Amino acid sequence: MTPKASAELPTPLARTRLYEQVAEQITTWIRQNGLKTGDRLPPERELAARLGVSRATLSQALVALEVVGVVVVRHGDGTVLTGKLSESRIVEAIRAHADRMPEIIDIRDALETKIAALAAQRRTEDDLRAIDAALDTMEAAITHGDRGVDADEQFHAAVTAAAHSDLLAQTMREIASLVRESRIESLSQPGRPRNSLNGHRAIAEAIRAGKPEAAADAMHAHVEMVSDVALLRDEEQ
Amino acid sequence: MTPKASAELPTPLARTRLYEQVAEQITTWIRQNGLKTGDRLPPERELAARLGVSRATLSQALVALEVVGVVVVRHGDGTVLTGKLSESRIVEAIRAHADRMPEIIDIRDALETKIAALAAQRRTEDDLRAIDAALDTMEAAITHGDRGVDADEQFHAAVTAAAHSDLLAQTMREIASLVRESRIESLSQPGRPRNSLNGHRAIAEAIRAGKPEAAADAMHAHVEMVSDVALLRDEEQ
DNA sequence: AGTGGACTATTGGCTAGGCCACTGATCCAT
DNA sequence: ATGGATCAGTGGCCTAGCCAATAGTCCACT
Repeated sequence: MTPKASAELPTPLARTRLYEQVAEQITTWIRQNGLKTGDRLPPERELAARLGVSRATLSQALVALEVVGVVVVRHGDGTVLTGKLSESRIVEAIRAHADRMPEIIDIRDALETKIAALAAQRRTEDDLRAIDAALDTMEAAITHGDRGVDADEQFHAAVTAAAHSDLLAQTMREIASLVRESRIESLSQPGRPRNSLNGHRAIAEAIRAGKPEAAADAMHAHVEMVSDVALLRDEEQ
Repeated sequence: MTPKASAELPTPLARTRLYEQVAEQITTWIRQNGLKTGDRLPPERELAARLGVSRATLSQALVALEVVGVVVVRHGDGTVLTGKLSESRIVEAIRAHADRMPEIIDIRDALETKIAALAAQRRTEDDLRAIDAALDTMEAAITHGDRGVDADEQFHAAVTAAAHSDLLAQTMREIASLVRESRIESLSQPGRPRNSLNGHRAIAEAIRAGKPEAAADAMHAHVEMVSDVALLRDEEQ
């Protein structure tokens, strides 16, 4: 095998299925024409022809849109729009990120505050070592001018592990991908990594000291800081 | 058109599309056979034959499952399961253990405390009405000597809805089955239903008053009460 | 040995064309 | 007016088939 260099080849080539493209075209079309709830899509035969795909493929696209809740297909009647799309045509642009950001902050605050408190009660020596290691990693990353995204993740993972609750840990894993997005955005703010590291230090201290409430407060403050960054980012757009 | 009177006829008859039934059958089949992440579904041709539907219909079902995130279909390779099914990995992780009650309490405390706080900030009039309705239902249930398990669930669901956070709501749904079990055990304690109702009233009051911290405290106290019962139960065993 | 190409079986992607079932409107007989 | 029949339009689903991607195997060439 070639020694290396394959690390950052373009992309694994995003293969999209035809129905996905079709669904995308349809939603775009809906938006462009300003269709509202209750409006109808053209008949399948016509729409399929216009899009240059078979009825079967169009049907798949409609199934996808139906599952997502954008349309409802009625036998013998037609395909009508639900409110799912037309509602937020304005917010559309921000959708992917800003939309979810507040919710991510909410759930992080809920879970991680509790996790910090539990960690302060249950942490073992090994847990503390892992937390310290994460702090060191982040310190090093920042010194090298890195944002320290991985180190940040590592720290929170270490704290989560220290809470010794499978349920909480599993739940954190479930939302990990969402959290990661917000993490990246937050740490991309100038000066944030350093700020974040200080927050981590405070949390670690409280956990080491075995003070649940202090740990919870520190974590809460930390998450709120991230929140501020996120909102700030929104305003910039 | 017929003038009226059709207002409360049984049901408009739930017409299900074939692909929905097929998707349902597949998920059921997955669960029954205990398939896990990474396992493969049979080839489309075979599966379609076995289910007695055409490949096109099966394909629609797979699109639906793909959109929901249960499977990922790979051209030329096959259809493989993702973790989305299996009753949510969260629940799965915990069922293995015997003493899961404490963990359930932990996560409920984390989530519901936050939810109560958010509900106090965001509740609408409709939310308050739903909460009141749940209180009334529980009152009635207790008066009739019932434990009020459903009403209890209804109350917490109403509060969750009032928090207006899809992510938190979804997470609560994920652990719903676990919470339900603990709920039943808790409410089976003599005098508990009444006690629980009082807790609910305090929570509802704080939410209506728009006091996030008070709501959080009330919820925390409520969850802790459940916790006591649970521990008590554990000792009995 | 190891590399790389060709081949092949398997599996999904998509199309074409067709028949059936449902819906709603129209029209007619009562 | 009411109720039934009819009909055009629309989605539901099927059959049959070819195309395209994948992964494994084998073999020739280095």
